[in-house]
Amino acid sequence: MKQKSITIYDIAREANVSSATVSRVIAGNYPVSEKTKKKVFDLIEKYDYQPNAVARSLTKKESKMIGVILPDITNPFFAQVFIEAEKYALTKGYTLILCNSMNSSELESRHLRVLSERQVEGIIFMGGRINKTHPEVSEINELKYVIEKIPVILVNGRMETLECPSISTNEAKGIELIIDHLVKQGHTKIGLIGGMTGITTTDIKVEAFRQNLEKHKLAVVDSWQIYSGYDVKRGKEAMEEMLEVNKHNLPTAIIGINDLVVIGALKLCHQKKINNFSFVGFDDSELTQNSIPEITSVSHPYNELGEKAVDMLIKSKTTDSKAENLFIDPHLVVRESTI
Amino acid sequence: MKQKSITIYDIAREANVSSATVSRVIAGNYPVSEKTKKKVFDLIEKYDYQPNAVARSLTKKESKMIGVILPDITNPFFAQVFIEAEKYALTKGYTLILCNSMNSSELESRHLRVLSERQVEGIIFMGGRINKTHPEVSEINELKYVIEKIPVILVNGRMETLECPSISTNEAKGIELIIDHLVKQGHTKIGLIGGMTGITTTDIKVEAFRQNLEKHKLAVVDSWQIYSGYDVKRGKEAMEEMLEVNKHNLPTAIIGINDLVVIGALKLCHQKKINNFSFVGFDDSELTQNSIPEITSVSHPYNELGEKAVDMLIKSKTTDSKAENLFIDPHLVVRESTI
DNA sequence: CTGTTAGCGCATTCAG
DNA sequence: CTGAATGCGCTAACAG
Repeated sequence: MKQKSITIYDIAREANVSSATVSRVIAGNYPVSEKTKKKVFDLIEKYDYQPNAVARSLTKKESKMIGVILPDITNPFFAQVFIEAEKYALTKGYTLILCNSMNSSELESRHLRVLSERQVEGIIFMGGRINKTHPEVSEINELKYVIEKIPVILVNGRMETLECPSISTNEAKGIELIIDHLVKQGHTKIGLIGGMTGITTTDIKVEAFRQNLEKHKLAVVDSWQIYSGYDVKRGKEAMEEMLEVNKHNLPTAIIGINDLVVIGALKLCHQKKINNFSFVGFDDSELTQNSIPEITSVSHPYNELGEKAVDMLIKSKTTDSKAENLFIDPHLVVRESTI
Repeated sequence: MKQKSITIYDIAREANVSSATVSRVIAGNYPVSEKTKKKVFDLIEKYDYQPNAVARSLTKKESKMIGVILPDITNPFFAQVFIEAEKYALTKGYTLILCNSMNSSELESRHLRVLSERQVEGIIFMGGRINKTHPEVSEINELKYVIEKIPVILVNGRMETLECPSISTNEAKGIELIIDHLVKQGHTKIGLIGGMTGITTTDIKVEAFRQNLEKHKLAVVDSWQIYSGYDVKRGKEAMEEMLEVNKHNLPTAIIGINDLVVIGALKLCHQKKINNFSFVGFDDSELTQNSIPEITSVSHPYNELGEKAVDMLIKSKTTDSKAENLFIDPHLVVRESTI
């Protein structure tokens, strides 16, 4: 904004038409004679006129912006979803504002407020409070309140008592794919490491883990399921505990709550010169291809997650249907770690 | 925007004051009597009034938004810089729009245009055309044109004949740190793999590589410097070539143009059961800590990169100084791969 | 200290 | 097909 930018009036004056006419030829939604249309377009080109999106937002009461709140864009899962969302949004003329909440509830609140003030037409929410099995009442209420003014869609998360559309990876299905695969490979003793109870994604996976073992009539050994966390260090610790506690009766295959946890387990095994476990991760991040061995992992439907999230937000402007909760099946990518 | 939101007028009416007064108490930049101030604040709270940022942008002619164009937010380098930029921007009341260009010049152009129409107050540009040693003339001109209207700052990139502020990691210094370290470890035969000639970051590193070898009076063996690319696969290929071409005279330490390339080289060595090389990466991404062995790497000054980028943009609104080109020294993080 | 007025740049009635 | 007029929500003079 170093120069005073040229406006619709400037080009209207020079074309000897009214600003309304110029507006019409730009929008192209009302009949305008070919002659004036050409005159206007020529001027637009001559001055490289660019419409002021802010002014347009104000009059039309639609900002064409969508806010995305997520814990940390450094995490490849979120980054992937974001990219897919952006790709689709672009085709619809929408622009995305990215807000990293760094797992801080306060920051989430702040971003919620800022996005609301900026008149975004919708908010894509990932991680944080929507992955707590028991979120604070205030966290729920705040979202409830926001939803009354702005459409929100939760990705891979859910909140009880909150009527809000969501789109999620069917994580239980992911666990099923893993266990079916492992059983097919001949495994009968399967463990699960990582995650934290009280976090929806973990709770869902643990539950599915047990159910699917039973489906195959396999032993459900409590000490083969170890909570710890979500990063490499936690994975290492969980693996350490696994080896320690089950010294005399170890599983042969181990599922990590995510890829990072598997990386950690792998590191520990490397240190201890152990390499007789089969490992499976979750998220199918780049890590799986960069590690040695490459890791079998469950891949999220990134494209659908991002695209539908945007789509549902846009649609919710017109349609005023009930909150829909979509689930999309992931798929398994088999690699060296289970061969 | 499901409800008609309440405006400054609504609260003005109920407080029996003018809209101007309400505006004043909100902005807090003009004296207002305590009594009316309280009355207004109470009403604001009562209705949870939120100022409309779009309207404010229009009148004040400042959007308080900054655009960020980068190739791919999935890349941890860009993600880190973004997070730091956002963190700082938040404290200054700025919001960031993220645009992934996916290494497409067309997308870059499109984003440039969209950001301009949205009246962003500045653009942070990373990767893509600004890392080409010889960018297309049209690519230069387009940026030149944008700069006339909107402040742009390049991060870790540069464009000849383009007077544009920039902030960069001193990559030559990074290479120096690496070589000093390797020499101290007793290495005298050092190689460099990955990257592509014609990309500034690579060219800078290669040049520094040679200079620093000479500084230590070490042999500069052409076949020890192998171009290939920037990902794991390219790293693997480069390492393969290294082993093949230099069968009878291999270096003992190998520098990767980035971490990914080292990962690739490491994988190849693992396959061939070779483990007598020292490796050093560049970027200090998470990968370095997740691999086996953990990789010594050069860490970018992420915090400064992000923060100063935003700062320079904000400042350029007032100050109209010459384009400044800042360089910040990185530091070396020593890990298992060079011990 | 406070109210009135006039835009910011654009889109949309409402009349021709 | 086109122009004049109005308003989106807010801020910034300009008067009191």
